[in-house]
This record gives sequence, structure tokens and C-alpha cells, in this order.
Amino acid sequence: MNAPRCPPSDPKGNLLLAALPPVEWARWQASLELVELRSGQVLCESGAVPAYVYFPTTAIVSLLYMTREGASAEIAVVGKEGMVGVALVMGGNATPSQSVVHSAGQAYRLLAQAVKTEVERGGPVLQMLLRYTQSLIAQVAQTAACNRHHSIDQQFSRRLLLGLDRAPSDELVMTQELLASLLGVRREGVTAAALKLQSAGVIRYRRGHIAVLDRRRLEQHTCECYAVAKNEYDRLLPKPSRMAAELPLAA
Amino acid sequence: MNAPRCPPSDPKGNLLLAALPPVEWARWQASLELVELRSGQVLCESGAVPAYVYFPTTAIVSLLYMTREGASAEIAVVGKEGMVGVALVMGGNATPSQSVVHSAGQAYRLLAQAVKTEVERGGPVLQMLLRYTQSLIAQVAQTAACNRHHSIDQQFSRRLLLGLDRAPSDELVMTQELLASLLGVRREGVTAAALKLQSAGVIRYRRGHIAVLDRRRLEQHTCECYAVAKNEYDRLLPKPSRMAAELPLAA
DNA sequence: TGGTGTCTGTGCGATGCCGAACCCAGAGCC
DNA sequence: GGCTCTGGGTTCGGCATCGCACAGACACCA
Repeated sequence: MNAPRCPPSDPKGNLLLAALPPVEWARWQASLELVELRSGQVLCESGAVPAYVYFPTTAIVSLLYMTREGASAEIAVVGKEGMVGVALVMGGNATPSQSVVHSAGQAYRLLAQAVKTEVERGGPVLQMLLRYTQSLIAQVAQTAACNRHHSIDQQFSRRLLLGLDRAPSDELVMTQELLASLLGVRREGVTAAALKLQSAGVIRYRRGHIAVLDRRRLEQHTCECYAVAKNEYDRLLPKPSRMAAELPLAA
Repeated sequence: MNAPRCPPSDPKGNLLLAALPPVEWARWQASLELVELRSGQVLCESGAVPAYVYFPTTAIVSLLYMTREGASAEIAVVGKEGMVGVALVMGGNATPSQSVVHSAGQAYRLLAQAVKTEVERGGPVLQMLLRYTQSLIAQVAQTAACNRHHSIDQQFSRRLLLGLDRAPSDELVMTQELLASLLGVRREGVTAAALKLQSAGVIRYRRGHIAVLDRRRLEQHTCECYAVAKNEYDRLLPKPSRMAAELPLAA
């Protein structure tokens, strides 16, 4: 009854898939393919045309920009709330950014052509994907402002919250080294920020595992960038039915 | 024969309008309204639903994020190559960013409702606007990476090129103070960067006017961010007919 | 059980940028 | 011509972050 590694997650674990109207959902269901994403896996290289779009359920993906000198900067995070591959919706297919899995898990994928067909059809699916893309723009823009004006401490807290929203539990599986490369700062800067939060009792961590003990206070340590982007997502893609998401599945 | 201030610019001075297919162009022409935009004018406040979208011809507009502490960061520049108000295309209407004119000039505007009707219609216009939006995402993302990794000198050069591409001449009308607030850095940092470029003979400036003398060398001083974003725009919205743009208008 | 490699903590000096203050000079106005 | 204002140049100390180097420590594997 179990898949090799984990029990397969419900496609509706992805909030975009869960928000599909019944007619569209019926149309998509047969085409959705469950895949296990490994940590470090590159879903789409910079400038390449992806073969699939991905709807993560438990996996978490980073959209990265690499500079000429080899430095990296994460411009957005995609997890169960979103989709990897909006360039296919926008018509440009490729993007200068790279999509990399940083937290292993499951996702449902759809052939690029299937998405393009769906987009050409217009209607509620296109509307939803465009709204998600708009929320992604807001996240990227907020990252730009945050990179300019806020301290490593604040950005570290913000990034923990972004991860937490997309993770299945209160524990993030990522090293300080990884976080540093995502934030585009030195690992020592992340260590210092983590130490402060740990001694304040907000988080606890050990070798690649960061447990958030007090989310409330973590939010207080963070710049407004987290809330602005989250509010924008919630405004653009309101929860269709909170009940359905929280109640156990019937039958 | 002249308008009060300047001769009215041709709507096709805006590259998106110029790229409209004949049928759509005919449909739009009657609805387009020429407006003079003053420097400092706010086209849309953060979180507000704009009444119009704007297609600048000679004006230049900044998309700004403001932090809680009052600092600002320009996340993208829109001039004759683009459109202000993509949120209406994406369906979210509002955005957390603010649109501010920083270089007075002309633009054509269209009622929000007219744009939404056009978007619902689908077809080539929607495709074009989505592709423009994708190029805007690339610009914003590049700004995020640039803010993280590059020096004020590089960002200053990059910003000059962004302005130059959208300005009618080789002279930018903007003070160092304004540039500093757009880049989100101190004015002294901009002064230092400008001095270096001037003593290198790349630019010459005086009280609010910056003349670019040697564009080639300016590009050499810049980080790759400028070229990446520009290439992405050119890829997504190729010049429909270079001839038509460069030849004088017939008849 | 011991070895090994990865992850985390720490301590330098160097540097780029900030914050504030002040002055000068060009431009516009009366 | 003189006044005033705005834009630009300069200086100083301070701080956050960087780059590098190294030591300890935990986790895993043989």
C-alpha cells in the first residue's frame, strides 16, 4: 500500500490543485503524475525550456539567480502553495532563473504541452495561474527590497518563515550552509543569526535540522517583507474552503 | 499645431502599442488618451486599484517598494518599452508596489476596464501583455540579485543604462539624490560612483543632468544584470520590424 | 568502536557602506 | 547685483558584512 519511500501524498496537498474547479480537476487528474524530488535536483536550468510544470505537495523548490562570479541568490520559494514553471503560462517558456529542489519530497507534474493547452483554453484555470504568478512577482519584488534594506538577522527569520509555511512540520531540514547560499550571504552570518534566535528560545537546531519553537516570536523578529508577501498571496488566492482542508477526508 | 508643452508623441512611440496587430490597433486607437505626466506624479499607490494603465512614450516611471522604516527601493523601471499596471492583466488589480513618474513626459493611457475586456478576449494582445509581464519579472528578479551582490558603482551604471534605454536622448534628467533613493543607497555613494565615471570620461554631469558620453564603456562598468534583463526583454518581445522603427514616417 | 566527513562555532583583519555634518557653487529669483 | 535654495563634494567615525582560517563536535558508516 506504500510507495517505496513515502506514502503518496494527495494531489490536493498542493493548494493550487486543491483550488481547481471540479470540471478542471476531473480533466487534469488523469494527466497528473506523482514524482519524488531529490534534494539538489534541478527542475529547470537557467534559460532552458522545462518539460514539465511541478505542483509540489511536500517538496520545496528555490528559484535561483546565479551571478557571473558564481554567487547565488534565491528570488522566490515554491512549495505546496504554488507551481514551478510559470514561464510556460506567461508564454516565454524559459526564464533566466534556475529551479532547484532544496527540500526533498513529492510533487505532481504535468507535461508542458498540457499546461499550454490549458492556458490557451482560458477560463478559471488561466485566471488562477495568473493570480499565482502575480503573487510570485510580489514575493520576488519583496526579496529585492529586503536584500537592499534588511539585516541578515531579519532575512534569516523571514526565510525560516517562508520555509515553515511550506514544510510539513515545525522542523526545517536544511543546513546553515544551504541557507547562506540561498540568502546570498556568508555561512558565518547565518550561524550568528541562528545563535541569537536559539539563545532567545525561538528556535532550536542541530546539524541540518532547525526546529521552530515559537513562531509568534519569530514573526516579531522578521522584517515586514514576510507579511507583505504572504498577505498578497492570501489576497490573490483566498482559501476556497477552509473546512475541506482541515477535516480528514471522508470515505 | 503644438500641444501646450510638447508636440504630442505618436502612440507608436510606445513599443507595446507599436507591436499591436492592425486589427487590435484599430480597436484601441479611439480609446487611447494622451496625457502629460509630471515628475513625482504617483500613478498608483501601493495596494490601490489603478483607474488606468499607462503606455509611456517619453515619460519614465519607477515601480517602488517602500519599507516600514520609510526607505525605498526601485524594483523596476518602465518607459516606452512597457506598460504600467500589469496587475490589471494578471487579475489581481492592485499590487504592493507604487508607480511614480521620475522623468516627466508623455504617455497614452487606457481605462482599466478596457484593458480587462481586452484581456478576457484573449488572443495576441493578452499574449503580448503576458510576455511583457514575464520580462518585468525578469527585471525585478535581476534587481533582487543585483541588490544582493553588486557594488553601488555597478548598480549606478546599470541604472544609468536602464534610464538611457528609455530616455529620448543621451541625457538623463535626474539628480544624484533621486538616483540614490531609487537605488536605496546614500546620496554620497552615488556621488562617489558618478565622480569615478566622470573622471573616466564615461559621463558628464551638472546639477541634475547626466550626459552619457560613452555608452560602450558604461556597459563595461556594469554588472551582467543589465544585459541579462535586456536580453530577456528582447527574447520575449522581439522587434516586429526594425525598418519601420528606424525609417522616417512616410506621408 | 573507531574513523571520517560534514556541520557549526570562533577569531582575526579588511572593506564597503551608513549616518551625520558641513561647505561650496551653480541656478533661479527679486 | 545680491539673496536664497538646491544639488553636489568632502570628511569622520561606526557598523555590518566579508574572506579566510581553524578548531570542535556531532552523525554516520564500516
